[in-house]
Amino acid sequence: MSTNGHAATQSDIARAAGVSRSLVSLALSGSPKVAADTRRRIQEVAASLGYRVNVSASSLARKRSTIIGLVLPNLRNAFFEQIAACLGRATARRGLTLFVTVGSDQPEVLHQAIESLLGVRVAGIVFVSPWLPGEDLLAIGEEVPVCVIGRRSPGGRVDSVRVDEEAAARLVVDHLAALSMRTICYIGPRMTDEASRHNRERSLARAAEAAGLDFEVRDCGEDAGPATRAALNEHPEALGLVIHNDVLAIDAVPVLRESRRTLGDDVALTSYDNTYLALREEFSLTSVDQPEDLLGERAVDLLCRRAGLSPDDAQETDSGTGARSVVLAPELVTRTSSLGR
Amino acid sequence: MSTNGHAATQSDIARAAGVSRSLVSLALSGSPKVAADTRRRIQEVAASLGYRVNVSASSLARKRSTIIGLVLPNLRNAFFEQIAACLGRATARRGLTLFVTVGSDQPEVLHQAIESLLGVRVAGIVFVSPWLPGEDLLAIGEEVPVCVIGRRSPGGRVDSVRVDEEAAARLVVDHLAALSMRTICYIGPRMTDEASRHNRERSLARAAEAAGLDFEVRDCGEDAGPATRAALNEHPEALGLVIHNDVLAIDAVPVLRESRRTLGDDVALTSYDNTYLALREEFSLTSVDQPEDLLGERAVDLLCRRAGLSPDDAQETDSGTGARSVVLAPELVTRTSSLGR
DNA sequence: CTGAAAGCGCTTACAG
DNA sequence: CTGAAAGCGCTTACAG
Repeated sequence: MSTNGHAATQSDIARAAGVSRSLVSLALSGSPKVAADTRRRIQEVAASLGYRVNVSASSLARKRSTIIGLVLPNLRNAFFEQIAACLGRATARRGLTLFVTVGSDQPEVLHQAIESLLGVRVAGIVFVSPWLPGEDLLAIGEEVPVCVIGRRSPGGRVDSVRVDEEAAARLVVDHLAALSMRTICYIGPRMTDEASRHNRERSLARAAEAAGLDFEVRDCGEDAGPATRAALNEHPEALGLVIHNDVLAIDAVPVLRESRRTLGDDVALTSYDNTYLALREEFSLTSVDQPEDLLGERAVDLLCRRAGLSPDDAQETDSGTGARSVVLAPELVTRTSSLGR
Repeated sequence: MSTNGHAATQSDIARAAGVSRSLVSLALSGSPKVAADTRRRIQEVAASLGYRVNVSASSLARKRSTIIGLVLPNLRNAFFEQIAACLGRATARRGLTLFVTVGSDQPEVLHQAIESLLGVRVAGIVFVSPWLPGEDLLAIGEEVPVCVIGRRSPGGRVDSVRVDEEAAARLVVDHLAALSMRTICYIGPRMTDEASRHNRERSLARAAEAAGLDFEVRDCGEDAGPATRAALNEHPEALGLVIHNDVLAIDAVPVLRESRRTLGDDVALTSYDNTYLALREEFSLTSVDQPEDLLGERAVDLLCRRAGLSPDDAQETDSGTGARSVVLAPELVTRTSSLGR
């Protein structure tokens, strides 16, 4: 493709097409001020030269980036993959590019990743279930549009999109109550994901109380097996297990199996996220579904408005506005783990 | 932080410090041509202004990017997370930034992601186990330094870093042979990951032959359970199961359990990748470990040489050179799944 | 409809 | 050790 030394530039195109550089720029960016056939000729030359716009130069000149940063806490949860995919689609649809940096439990690594994002002057950052302290989010929100998914807004300029945790808890608890469970036992991760964990725990506690069920909590580490075993031992019957997410819940399945208790009768298992793990024949988990598509769509929406990247009819930028929150309704998908076979 | 409207620039610093813009640039980039206290003063002013270099502008001016793109096939395998983390460290160590784009099974999405990377003029791209046709990789390799991990180089300028698949197969087969298994059954994914699958299959076949064992192959979809069940039914004893990776192998564990055959005696299970799943108490899989740290380190190494980003003593760029390959030794970590309890 | 010119933020020879 | 100047690739008023 490249005729000479390196990647073709607009100057190369201009020279080859015998027009000015500015005309090339206008034609390529689809400005209506360029004659149709002029544009076509320029586009052909560009294509023949293997031209590809230099995004850095472009955003430098137009003082507006088209890159959105996504910060995931880790890759150990299929939910994150789905969210990433949905965000990828939502951004692509708007001509934006999504770059993901994989967070870490180590604060230094995370901050380094965020620095990188700020360094390239991204148009905005979306954080999925960040364990960052609220103040950190607030501070970042002062520098660049920020939206958190799956967590409450800490205020400031930080927008939030999440599922209604209270509603989810009611769905779960009511389902288990309808199955005649007497006790709800929530098993959540000890260290990671503090914020979401506490939130979930509180909501479940409230829902259990409202439904007149006993409620207890157990911690687990990377493996939810031991905690599950302990819960089963202590509650000989009618136990409704609620595990923080699918990834952890699959540890409980073999334990349940070996306990030889009657699934759907004296014990039922539910979890959150409804990822591909929940679908697997061997697991078949009842799980709270989060509408990733919508979550992603709304997150990008909020970001764009704040960044002034909205559809052109947008009268003004929202950049000055305070935090906005979008709360979506969850859905419970019931499967073998709570219904027996 | 920001005094006026927006993010501080070097001009702001120059003005505030009463020096020229070029001096600011030199001081900030740590040039030795700047007096120590001048530099310090400038750095202080920069810090007080909350200055952060504009990476786009910087790489535009120096005609050299510090961003490395990583293309993962998906996020459904913990191995990918580990590789991403290792690459993140390897790049950070060199002052480079890693941006990952999550591939997809849909070619359009993948190509779009690659376009984005090329659009920001990344210094190089590393692909992990890409399912892309060799020609596509070759073509991308003509535009930018490329390194593939976990796959043979297609030639051209595409470098490769991978584990010795033949050696891995021998480790697995010899281990199973030592346990007196008579048949090796390899279960691999049907659609995805073609290249790596065929490679693995062939290597195992050869190793089995060398060891004088029977060898057979079974396909599976997203769930390796059914294929495992079929294999168990057809081979009443001394069956050595080799599953393509940990993610799939965990499906086999419950099947094995329900088959009630004697683990480590008449059936043994091994897999690849040795991720956190293999460690889980409930699974405890014997698995082939890939040295992610080394893989990542070497990949970044190759990329930097090709991009002319090597340590300053580097005499020349390797950009013109043909494909290089680094082949690393795998290791087999034995656990319950092949040893019984 | 088209071109000349200035500028985005930063870097890098080149003179002092 | 420091500054003036040109340029990276692109965009955008501003004149024609």
